[in-house]
Amino acid sequence: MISFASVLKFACTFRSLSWTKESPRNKGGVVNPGGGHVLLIVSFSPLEPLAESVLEQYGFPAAGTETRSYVNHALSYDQAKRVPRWVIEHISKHKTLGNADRKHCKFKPDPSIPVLFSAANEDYIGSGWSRGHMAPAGDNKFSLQAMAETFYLSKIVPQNFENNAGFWNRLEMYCRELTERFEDVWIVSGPLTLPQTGDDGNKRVTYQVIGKDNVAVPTHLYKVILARRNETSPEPLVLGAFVVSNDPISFSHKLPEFQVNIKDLEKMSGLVFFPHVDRTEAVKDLCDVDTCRLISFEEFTLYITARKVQSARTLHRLEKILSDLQEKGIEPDEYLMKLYKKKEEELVMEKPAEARERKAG
DNA sequence: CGGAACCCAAGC
DNA sequence: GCTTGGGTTCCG
Repeated sequence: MISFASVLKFACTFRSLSWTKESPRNKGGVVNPGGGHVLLIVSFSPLEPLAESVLEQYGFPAAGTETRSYVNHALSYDQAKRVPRWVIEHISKHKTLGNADRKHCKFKPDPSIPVLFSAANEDYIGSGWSRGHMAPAGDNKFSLQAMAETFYLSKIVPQNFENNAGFWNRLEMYCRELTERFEDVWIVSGPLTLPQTGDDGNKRVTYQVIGKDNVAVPTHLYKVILARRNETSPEPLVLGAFVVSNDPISFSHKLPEFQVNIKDLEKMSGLVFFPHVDRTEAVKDLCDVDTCRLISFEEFTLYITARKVQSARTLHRLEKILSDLQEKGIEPDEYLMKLYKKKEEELVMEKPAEARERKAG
């Protein structure tokens, strides 16, 4: 349908009134220093109908969902919920190796997010929810800046403490483990607020909000994993999608319990994942090609105990770490005992130096 | 690895 | 005085 007026003219007459040089109302405003009358004649070509141009004259609402890029991540932000909609990262073996240490990082508002739409640390502290990375710090040991950027609150969601330190943490470990078998791994993570059926049989979306900024607490978290064996391999890409409730999840639960069809997740989230992947071609299921096995309670406990041993500062603390482990009914393996003996020697050696340091300070 | 809470010196 | 940043210590 062609518009009824492909060429339209109108004229307006202004008296000088307040339209002075000192107070132009906007950059398109009429400046009429001489006073008197102003004649405006505006023509529109058929390709630029008046309706469209006028409609957009003062701009369309800005949702702030545009993609934001960082050293090793990109994200789309939800300005109303104060959490990301999605965060994408690419990891490879070398990125997970390095010396970047999270002790040098701090959670802080993303400087690129307008304050009006940003979460603050105070929203989380004392809220009963932890600050959960949608881009793991541990995936970015190759670059302190990349790691520091994962602590921006634009990539953080309110997450159950036990879920964050437990099941979700082990899922992130599994993703890193994938880089041992796949040269390139892309991961999209984000929050969901899913509808739940109430006692009356009706479905509703309800979620808690925390802090003065009303940061939305997700009911669930999702993770989509795309893995490529190597750049030249003829082997099809490998894809897996998972949805995990934002609650404590015990070791008895296995990862495949949380796998979902990618299309179902897309319907839930309103997002299309990896749109450049041709799904008419063979794309394999991650859990068919790989293990989809998270580390066990014993493996997990030995791992975090090893980390604790390496960060011990006193012999007393070192001994307690080991006794706590045995209290859980787990015997240290050879690797852990090797770390233990090494740390023990270090602390015995450093003890005099440490005393001198304290005296000097 | 994933977190929180605490202390203390530096700086305004 | 107060806040801020860095470091330490604690837990799962």
